[in-house]
Amino acid sequence: MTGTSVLKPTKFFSPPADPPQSPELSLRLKEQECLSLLKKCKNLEEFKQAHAQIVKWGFFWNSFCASNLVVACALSDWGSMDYACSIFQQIDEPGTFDFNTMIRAHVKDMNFEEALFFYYEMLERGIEPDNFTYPSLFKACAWLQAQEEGMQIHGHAFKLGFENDLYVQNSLINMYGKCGEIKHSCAVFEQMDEKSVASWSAIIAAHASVGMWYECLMIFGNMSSEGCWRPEESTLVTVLSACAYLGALDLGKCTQGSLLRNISELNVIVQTSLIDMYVKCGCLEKGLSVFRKMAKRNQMSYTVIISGLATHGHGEEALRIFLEMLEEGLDPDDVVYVGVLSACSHAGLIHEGFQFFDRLKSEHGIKPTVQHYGCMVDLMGKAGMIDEALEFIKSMPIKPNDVVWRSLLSACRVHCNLEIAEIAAKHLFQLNSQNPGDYVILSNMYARAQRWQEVAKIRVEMARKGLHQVPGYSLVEVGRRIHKFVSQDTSHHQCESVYEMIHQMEWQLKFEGYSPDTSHVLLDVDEEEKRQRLKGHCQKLAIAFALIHTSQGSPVRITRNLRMCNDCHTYTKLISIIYEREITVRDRNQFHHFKDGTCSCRDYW
DNA sequence: ATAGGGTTAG
Repeated sequence: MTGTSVLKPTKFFSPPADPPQSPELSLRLKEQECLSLLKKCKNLEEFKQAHAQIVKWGFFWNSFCASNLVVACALSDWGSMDYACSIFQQIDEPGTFDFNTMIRAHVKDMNFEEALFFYYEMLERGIEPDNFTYPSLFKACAWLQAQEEGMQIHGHAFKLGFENDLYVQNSLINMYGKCGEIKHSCAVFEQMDEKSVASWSAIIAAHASVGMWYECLMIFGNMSSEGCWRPEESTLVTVLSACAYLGALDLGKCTQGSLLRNISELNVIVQTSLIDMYVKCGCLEKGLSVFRKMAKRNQMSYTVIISGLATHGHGEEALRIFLEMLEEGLDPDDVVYVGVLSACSHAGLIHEGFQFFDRLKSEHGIKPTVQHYGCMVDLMGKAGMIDEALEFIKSMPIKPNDVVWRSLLSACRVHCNLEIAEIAAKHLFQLNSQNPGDYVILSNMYARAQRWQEVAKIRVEMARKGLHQVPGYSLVEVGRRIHKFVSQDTSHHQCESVYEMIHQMEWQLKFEGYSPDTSHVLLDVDEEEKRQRLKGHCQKLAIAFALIHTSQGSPVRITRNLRMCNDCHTYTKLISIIYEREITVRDRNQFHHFKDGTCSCRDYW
């Protein structure tokens, strides 16, 4: 046992000033001494001294010691890449390990091109990469979004037989995910014999980064059932954002439970994503209560709650919280201001909107982005100030994008201004944004004006460009499952009972004086056909399904991809009285809380 | 003998 004590320095141990030349110390021990000297370094100065000492000992020419000099200098917190490079260049015959170190260090330094350069240098010199070489390279390709290069290097790794290395596979999943090639990520993932937590995290994050939220939740479910580890914080955060996008409240709540069980203290990121999940799932109160309990908040926490309040139509409260943020001494950034302006826009606070638009420039030195201009156009557009909005766009110092023109176009739709709608649409089509919705709005406006020729022209144009109208759908969560309904749905396995329920609801609604508002059914068909069409709107089907499958009095929450039509709005208000239910509908832009026959949007939308 | 993967929020 005493023989090893030299390896483990005690507090009495200090390296001798001169190398112990005594023959009883083996080469190994001298190397170990160099290593322990390097490990003690806490800054570049100490390292330089150690370097000099090792050179003095004549050990620089030992490849193990030279390699470790590079490792210490390149990979430590205090390291200097330049200095490490200069040492590397002095190495007589750098080997695989040395190149791996340089590659890894450059990736750590976010110098991805350089990392790849070292790889090619390595190949040129005929030095064989090993399985340790590749994960860093794929990380570099991931950051650079260099998909083709990544695929090529993937080919190399494959040829060398590292295809089945767990670390190589995990970094490949990530690389393809970051490049948006989700199919390749899946292919790697599915071929794996053995998966680690990192593999699952990588595949979930990959789906999240391309917005495949539903798949995120599916994979997370598989992970829980296949694996026996505790879910990690970062994975749960990704899952929470998937829940937020899908409006999957029950699963979101389960995720919160999992967090509370497994993680002792929730940090700002977790809390912020919790708030976002609650707010986007329609539970503003719960989001607020998490927000109120936070010990520490940052710009992002404020942004989620402010834009959350905005989409729920609580503009004044959003502005109050923004003032709290200023009082707390947090510097508002451009994204918070997007929330603030959208709060003004949703609540119809025209005057305040202009004030804050001014303040963000003058008081906080923020250069308004196209998003801020978009909010202002929205603000004016919603209030019916269509001409002013157009003038505002014309006066913009930056080029208006499709979002700006699109908000003008939808304002024109609401306020029936075909003349300016044509201008907005012209710009949208010029921008070539490929959004079928733009064509649909304009064509619907022509239809309202009975200008069927123009309607047909637009439809032809859409077909020519290969654009298809996005089908509207509504999601509703029942029993922790998300059910999807499209308009006139016949695919849901319980659609028969749903249509029966619709029929029953219709009867009750008639007693309340409901008559279908067919004015927005923009098909050239007869009244009866129009009424039938309205009946089958996806939101109504989803509500019917929820009424069947949830208990009396429990709230109904619906998430939809498009905005709702006037008829669905009126219909849902009445249903909230008749069936005594609170119904929350999240559309593209905002929330509608239906309760006792009124809607939180006060019909301002 | 030294080393590698996933990392989350507006």
